[in-house]
This record gives sequence, structure tokens and C-alpha cells, in this order.
Amino acid sequence: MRIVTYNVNGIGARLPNLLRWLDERSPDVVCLQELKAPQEKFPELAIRAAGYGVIWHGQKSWNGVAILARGREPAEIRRVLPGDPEDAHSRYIEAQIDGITVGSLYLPNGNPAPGPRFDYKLRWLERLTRHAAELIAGGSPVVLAGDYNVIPTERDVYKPERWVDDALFRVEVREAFAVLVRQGWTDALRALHPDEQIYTFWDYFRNAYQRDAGLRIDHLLMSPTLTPRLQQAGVDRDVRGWEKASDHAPTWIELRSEGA
DNA sequence: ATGCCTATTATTAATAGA
Repeated sequence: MRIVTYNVNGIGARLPNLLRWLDERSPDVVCLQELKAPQEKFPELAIRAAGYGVIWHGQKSWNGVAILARGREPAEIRRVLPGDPEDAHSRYIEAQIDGITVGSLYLPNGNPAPGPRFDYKLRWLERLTRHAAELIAGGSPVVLAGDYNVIPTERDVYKPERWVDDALFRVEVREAFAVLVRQGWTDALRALHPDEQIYTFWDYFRNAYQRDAGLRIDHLLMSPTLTPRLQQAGVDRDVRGWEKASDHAPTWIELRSEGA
């Protein structure tokens, strides 16, 4: 079973690429971020015609998250991250699929830092950490997949010194992410590839992809009860090189079947 | 320190992204 996180940077502009990728790779579960489309503009029929059940939470212009499941319907659990009734951003959706709780999340960028946007990012990370603790306490297998907008370590950025004051790499953010992971989560790509350079995002600027000037900011965190099933993890790097590509590439885990 | 490029929305320019 393959579970993927993919920040599409606009579901409208990316639909041809998304459909091609679904057809070529046949992922089982897909967590999308940055739909950048209101609820009623999501291309539900095209996704269903490709063979996927889907739930989504849209928003005009920005944000927006979805969960796709091949040949079945994701059973929605929630479409809001608990902890702030005032937060109107569509950045979290959660479903049950084949006995696994799947969260698709889009953590705030937080720039410029310091400032109110950065404060919002830190508060959102705190809320995610509280919710994640409850998920672990529940004992069910969980994967929290998404664009975390967090570069976890110096190894995860092409030129760390240029990013020290950026909201994706500031010490407070890295520490907050480490606190979350220490609850017992497994950063799947890093766990299976401890010494490799792995990027999931390349800026549109300055030929970043051609220069391999990337960041690792899309992550799949696995709960202690799911981690034993982890078999492979990787990034569909080539998709970033397609015409009209998103600036993020699909990032995935492959799970052994239950009891195998 | 800033722009570079891209998508969206509202009218050819502003905002946000990371």
C-alpha cells in the first residue's frame, strides 16, 4: 500500500499533471495540499473518473487539502485541526482508510519571521502537536502526511546558512518539529535513508530544480503502531521536471500488508 | 537585502508562496 503526500500548488493548474501521475503510478492513498480553489471548484468528477474516492476542504485563493483513496471512499474523521475556532484556514483533513488514520496537513509558511505570520505558524504547530499526542494515545495506526513547511535539519537544505532566518528553518521551528517527532513519530524518509540528501521541493526561481537547490519539507510521520509496516519511502523527483510542474514533488511510503 | 517564477483573483497589478 502506497501513501503519498503531494503539494500540487493549485489543483486547477495542476489537474493534467495530477491525472497523468495517478494513471502512471497508481498510488493507493494521496494527501494533497495547496488546492488554491474554493470548495465548489474542486475537480471531483475528474478525480472520481480516475478511480479515486475523495474528500476535500477547499478555500478561495489559498490553502486547501484533500485525501484520495483508490477504489474506495475515505471515511472522514474531521476537516479542522482542533484548538482554535477562530482559525478559518483550510489546512487539515483526516480520514480512516483500510484501518489507518490518515491526516493531510498544510502547515503555515510563517514568513516573514519574526511577525504575526510566524506566530501563527508556531501556534498551529502547537495545536498539531496536541492533536498528534491524542492520536498516539489512541493506539491506532496513523500517518500524518503533508507540507510541514519545516526543514528538520541542516542536511535537508541545499545551503543551510542562507535559511537560518527563514520561517522554514528558524531554530524555534526546528525545535517544535523535533518535540512533535519525539512523541514517538517516525519521519519515514529519514528513517529509511539516514544519510541521503533528500529534497521534496525546488523553488521556481533561479533554475533551482536543474541545480538541485532543494528543500525537504514534505513529510510522512508514522505512529508507533504503523511504523513496523514501513517497507520503502521515496520521492517522485522526476515529476518536478514535468511541464507545468508543481514546485513540490510527490513524497511516499510503501507499507507491508497487515500481518505480513 | 532583493528579485528571480508561478498561481490566483480581480482588471493589468497585487498578494502569497518558500
